[in-house]
Amino acid sequence: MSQIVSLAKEQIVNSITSAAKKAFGENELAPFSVETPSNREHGDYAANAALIWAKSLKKSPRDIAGEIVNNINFENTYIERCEIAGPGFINLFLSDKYYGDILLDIEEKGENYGRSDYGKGKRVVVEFVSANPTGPMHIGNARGGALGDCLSAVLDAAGYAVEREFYINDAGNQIEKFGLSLDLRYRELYEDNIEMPEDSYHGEDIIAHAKAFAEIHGDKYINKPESERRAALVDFALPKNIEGLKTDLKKYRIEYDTWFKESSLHQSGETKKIIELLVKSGHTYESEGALWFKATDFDCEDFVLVRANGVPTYVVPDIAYHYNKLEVRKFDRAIDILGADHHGYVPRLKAALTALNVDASRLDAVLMQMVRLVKDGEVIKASKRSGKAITLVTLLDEVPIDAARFFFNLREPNSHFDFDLDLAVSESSNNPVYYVQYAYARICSIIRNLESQGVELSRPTDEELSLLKEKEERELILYLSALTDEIIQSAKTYDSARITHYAVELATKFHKFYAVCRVKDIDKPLQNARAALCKDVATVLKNILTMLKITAPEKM
RNA sequence: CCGCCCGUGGCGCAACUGGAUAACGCAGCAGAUUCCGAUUCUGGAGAUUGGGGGUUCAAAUCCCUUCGGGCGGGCCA
Repeated sequence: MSQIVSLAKEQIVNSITSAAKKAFGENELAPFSVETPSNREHGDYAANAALIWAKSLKKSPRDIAGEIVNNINFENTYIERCEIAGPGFINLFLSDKYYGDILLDIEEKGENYGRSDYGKGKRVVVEFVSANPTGPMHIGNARGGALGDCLSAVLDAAGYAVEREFYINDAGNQIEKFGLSLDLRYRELYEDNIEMPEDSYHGEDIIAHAKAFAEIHGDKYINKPESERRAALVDFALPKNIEGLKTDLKKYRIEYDTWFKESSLHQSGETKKIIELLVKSGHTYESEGALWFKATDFDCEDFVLVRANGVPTYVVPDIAYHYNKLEVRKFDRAIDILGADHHGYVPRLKAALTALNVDASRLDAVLMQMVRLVKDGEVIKASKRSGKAITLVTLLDEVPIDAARFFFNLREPNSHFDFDLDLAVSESSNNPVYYVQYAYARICSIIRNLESQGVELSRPTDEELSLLKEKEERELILYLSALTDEIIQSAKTYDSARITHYAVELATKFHKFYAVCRVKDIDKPLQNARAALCKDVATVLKNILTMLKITAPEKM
């Protein structure tokens, strides 16, 4: 929380608590909350202490509130006065100095305003996108990318040591399938009557890889053993695909600290070790030749670890991977951004980790629902040109990256989302990104205008700041003060949509302020204070846009 | 059959995680302004928060139940 805000709330809590002690003695009283009421008539902050204590003190809330107010002392605090309202709330009104100090605080902290040490430097790894390297990324990956990247930024701002990670599934069944598909496409170039099985990859990219491979090696692999040929094709195509994922994501402004390969878990023997550890834990059994994990010990359905043919199922490397994150690399917490279709698998992972003596609550999964693309009011399922599902790259051809990143962070992950393509490209105030960027550009322009008029803007004094008394001004300042807490809430709930909502709301409050309060051609002291307010709004808007990795244009 | 998630004005959505009269934006109605940046503002209308029970000072929020939608429950990933 911003120091000023937390200081004021602390003062409120202390005043009320000591008043209560005076009135009711040294009883142990339950903690209460200080919140900003939805209706501004109810003061700057409201405390629900009297309501909470009604039961233990055996008095009516309003009587308790009355006695608290009689014994309360506001000396040397930001609190100016208080009143009792409704069922027993204590509404508190803060001094001019409080509002002024908030603005000075923002000016002082600048690009660091909004940051806090809430996370205490705990190490968090956020894994997101993790698309199969066997083909291009789809729309779901676009949402996961924007959500994961922004959530990482939010956690960072809330004081966590964050690392972004991409898990590359470069082993297992889908790689087999990838090899098979490449192989058939390659042979197709030299042989007749090649049929692609139903469950192989049919994409254009596979054909392109096969052709590129043939241009280098010609037909010299045709007569080699199938396994050797497939391996050569995979070794050729997979690094290219991974490189492609990197460049596409970079275009989307996402850069990872770590690209973690599944194959490294097999090479290091960690996958094997996990099976041994699970067997040792006593939570496994054999049935029909397969090795099962007895997840019913952990309130979850049993599942197979190693098939009867000796090949581990996909869960094993996944368990090993999460074990690696939490126990080998010792992250305090691991966060996975997953499609909602994976929800059934999270409890299994947690059950296995518990069996391995890892505190499973250190793993959190953020599940995100499907995205639909909407154009002209209709859902579009495939690209008109190719007829295939729309990829991340084609989406970014259609809409600005700013819009894509903002839009995907507009709804909480766990809700279905229709992405309105028309709105995303539109340059009107209906488009939230545009609206927010416009507010920022407008402030920059106001400041430029003032400067070109020869107005000298200085650090405002307390007297100047106390002139900001209009309802719109007060509301705007109070909203600015809420940023730090908003970021912390967002980090707590893994919901980055709070941040975009905050940005839109701030832009709205700024426009409302600006409609009522002139900044140009007014008295010097008031002008200086209002200009400072404008600048602080710009600072906050910019800090948010930077977190979202969205441009903050000074002119539009 | 079992499990998870979601149901909020016509539409899109919010509600500080249990707080005061359920906020905001489109669309629609009435008006003002057309002046620092493309406008913006004011007023009114529209909601039994899917339905029904319960918990308590207080429920959109928690519990039970029911209806509707999405997704899972493979020796697929």
